[in-house]
Amino acid sequence: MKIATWNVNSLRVRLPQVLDWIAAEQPDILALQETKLEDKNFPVAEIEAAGYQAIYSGQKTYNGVAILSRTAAQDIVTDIPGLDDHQRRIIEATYGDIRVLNVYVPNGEAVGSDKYAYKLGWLEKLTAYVKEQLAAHPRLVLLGDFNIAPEPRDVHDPQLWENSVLCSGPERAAFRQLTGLGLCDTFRLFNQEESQFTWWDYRMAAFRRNMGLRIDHILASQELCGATTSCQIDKTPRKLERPSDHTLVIAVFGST
DNA sequence: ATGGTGGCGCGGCCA
Repeated sequence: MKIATWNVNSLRVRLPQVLDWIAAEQPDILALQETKLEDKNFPVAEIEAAGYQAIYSGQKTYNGVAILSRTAAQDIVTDIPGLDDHQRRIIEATYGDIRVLNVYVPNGEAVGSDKYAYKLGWLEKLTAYVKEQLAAHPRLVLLGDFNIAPEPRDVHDPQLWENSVLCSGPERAAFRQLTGLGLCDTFRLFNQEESQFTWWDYRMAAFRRNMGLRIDHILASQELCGATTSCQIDKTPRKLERPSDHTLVIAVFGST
């Protein structure tokens, strides 16, 4: 089972890149964030012509998540129970015997801002929900744009970013709360290097200078953790003309 | 350098 995540920063703009990528890589599942599309405008025909099915929860201008898949989605959820949130940030479904939860965690803007408080509250609700989901679904993948660089080695300049949004203590503590439920960071099962990033600011030629952060993640439940055969960052789409500011993470899970 | 770039949508917000 090959599962990938990609914050596309507008599916309307990035659709040709998405179609090219799935044709080349043939994933079983591709989780998308920041589709920025209302559901009535989702490019269903193009996705189906490529041999994929789609589920989606979108809104105009901001946010929006989707999952493309080879097989049909079952038991679809688009809201965290008990969280009254009009922002479209989660979509979850079962594919075969794997539960997939795709998240677009709030950015948080700046430490101490209203959006930062919203982010921490949102993560608390997510964590409680993931705990429930893990109990019900031992084979769970939680993936997406977490907007958190878990450790200093996930940041191009840890001192510059220290205590900034995406790197602050409370955000990293929230990430540890999630992994503490029994989820592994699949990328770190295989790669312990510094300077392995998934997002680079559009400004200041950040990609060319590799000034990035690792904020997109694929977390797996203990049962799947042992079945993970690879997890890699695919930087090729970030090199294209008119790229998203994020690139893909791809994990492969074998049978257990 | 308190900027810079990109998406949405056409002014200002968000990342």
